[in-house]
Amino acid sequence: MNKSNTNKIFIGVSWPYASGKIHLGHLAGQNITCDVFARYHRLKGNEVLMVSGSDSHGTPILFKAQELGIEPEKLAQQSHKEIKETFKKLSLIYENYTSTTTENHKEVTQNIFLVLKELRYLYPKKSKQFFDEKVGKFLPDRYVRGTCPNCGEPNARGDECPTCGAFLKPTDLINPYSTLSDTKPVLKETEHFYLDLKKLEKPLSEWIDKQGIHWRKWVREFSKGWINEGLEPREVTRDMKFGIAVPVQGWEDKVIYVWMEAVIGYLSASIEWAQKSGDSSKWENFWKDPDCKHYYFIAGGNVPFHTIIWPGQLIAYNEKYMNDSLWEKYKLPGESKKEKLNLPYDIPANKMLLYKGKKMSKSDNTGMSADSLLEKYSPDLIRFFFVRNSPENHDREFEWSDFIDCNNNELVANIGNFINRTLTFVNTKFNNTVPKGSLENNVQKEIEKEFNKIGEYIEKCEFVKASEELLHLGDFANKYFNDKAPWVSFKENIKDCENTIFNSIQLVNALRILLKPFTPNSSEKLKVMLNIQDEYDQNIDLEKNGKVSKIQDNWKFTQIDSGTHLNTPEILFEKI
RNA sequence: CGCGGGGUAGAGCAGUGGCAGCUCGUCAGGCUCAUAACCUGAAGGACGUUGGUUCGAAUCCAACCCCCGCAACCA
Repeated sequence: MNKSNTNKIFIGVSWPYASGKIHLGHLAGQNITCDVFARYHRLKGNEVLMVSGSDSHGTPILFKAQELGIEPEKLAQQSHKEIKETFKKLSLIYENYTSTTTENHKEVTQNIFLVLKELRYLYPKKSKQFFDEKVGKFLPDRYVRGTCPNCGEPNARGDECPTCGAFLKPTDLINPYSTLSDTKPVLKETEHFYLDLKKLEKPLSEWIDKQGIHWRKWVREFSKGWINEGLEPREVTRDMKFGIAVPVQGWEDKVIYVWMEAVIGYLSASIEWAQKSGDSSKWENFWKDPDCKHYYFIAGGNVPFHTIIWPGQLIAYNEKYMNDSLWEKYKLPGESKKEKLNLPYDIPANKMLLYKGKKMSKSDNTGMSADSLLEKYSPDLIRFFFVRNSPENHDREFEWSDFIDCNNNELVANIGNFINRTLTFVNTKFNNTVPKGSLENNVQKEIEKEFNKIGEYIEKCEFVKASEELLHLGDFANKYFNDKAPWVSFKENIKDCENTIFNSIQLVNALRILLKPFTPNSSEKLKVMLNIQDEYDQNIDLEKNGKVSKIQDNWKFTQIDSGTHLNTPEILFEKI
């Protein structure tokens, strides 16, 4: 393939919190569609860098670890390992899946912190915050409760009243108490760094106006709404030791707040990937080439971090490249080009997956972990289901009947059945050898149409529609088979029958290729059944060797020759 | 309170001015190569409510009702 046709795609996937297992919300939110997107682009012959990792710092891990009586580092490490295993079982391939505990991440985070500080986007300010004397900790807003001054609700949270919806500060509460010890917290003075979002308001607003055109409507409107309400400076440090230390003298006892730190992981994981690959500057190909599009796969709740805070950090940091002394003083690992970092291109965020009308959370319903689903069902079914039912624009209820219907009516009855009836026919009537024939015009047209449509939908991050098109091709194929009635022509007009089966085989092969991003394991099985040799696939390469050795466009239809001897057909999708 | 999103067939959703659509389910008939599948057809809708603009509104405007998010670390 001609190099000039190759596009670069950077994919950042929301970092799962290392305090427990992956649950269905993660799958519905971002972890399946990102892989479909990445696999498609690799297949298409584009250079892909998809990174993510476990968000291994923060108060909830600390508290959960205390509860379990283990060190927070240990809990994070354990969770990280579990998460990685779950992702592997789901056939998710990342160019780099790491964690926020690496030295590299610390270095990059502190580098960004210091540059933003020098550029005066970060400044220190003193304030009084609630402190739980019994536990010996400053309290995050939501760990302080008390009576709402607005409506009198006795258990209002320090950030928001659940009854009247008023936004609160912990100090607004009447009779505040700490949820950690049920004691009355005291106000204590502390000093923190703040990110001056106010200064970033204008450039962010302009950026969203320009860039947000192709975002999902709700993502764009939500982000604009945030900005229109006015951005306030935000605290970026915390009074604790678990995390990345603030790299400033006298601040050794404080760490950088995870919301600022975790998003930096997208950059640090790319840098780590470059180092692992043996060319420590390679990340710049993705971060400094203005033609490289950056996609962030996240779930609803994280939108502001990815449309405001992370781009804000990048806009601010990019001033480094216009300042010679900062450029000399604060180089990122492997950094060689004095060029700006890319901002997000698209943020295809998903809404929430609800279970019994409620948001899924890590604390309840362990039965809804991804692992529990994987024990019973194939990764391909799980992948297909969460693409078909991706909550792209609305919250969505998880229903078991939908899950079963998706398998039995769509994968099995539509696509699986067509493949099975065709392969069985070849096996029983033609000694498992592809008969003579030529590709019919309408079949070819339909196949090409679907390659285009599905490709376009995936590129636009419209995964529900893309998967719907797969079913359309399945419908077409089943109808074709039925209309041609090869079981009749087998007795009356063998030439006709051969041609029909030849064309059906081509449809099976088209489906196999089109299914690759969605159900890669089934496509592999089909590849064996169809006895296809020497087909190059970046995805497989990456999965087996961790590296891509060759780039070529494989998102296209290829014909299977007459006379090809097939392997014994097997059921591809099992009914449940 | 405010901001944002949403309210379209039994379910899930598409549809931004021109006879109301898709996937699944339901019912009837057909077919039989196939995982009792597949094909054809049908039923099923005051497009949240009320008013307005227009030759014409699910679509534009106004008011209202209901559901879901919303300052963190929760996908």
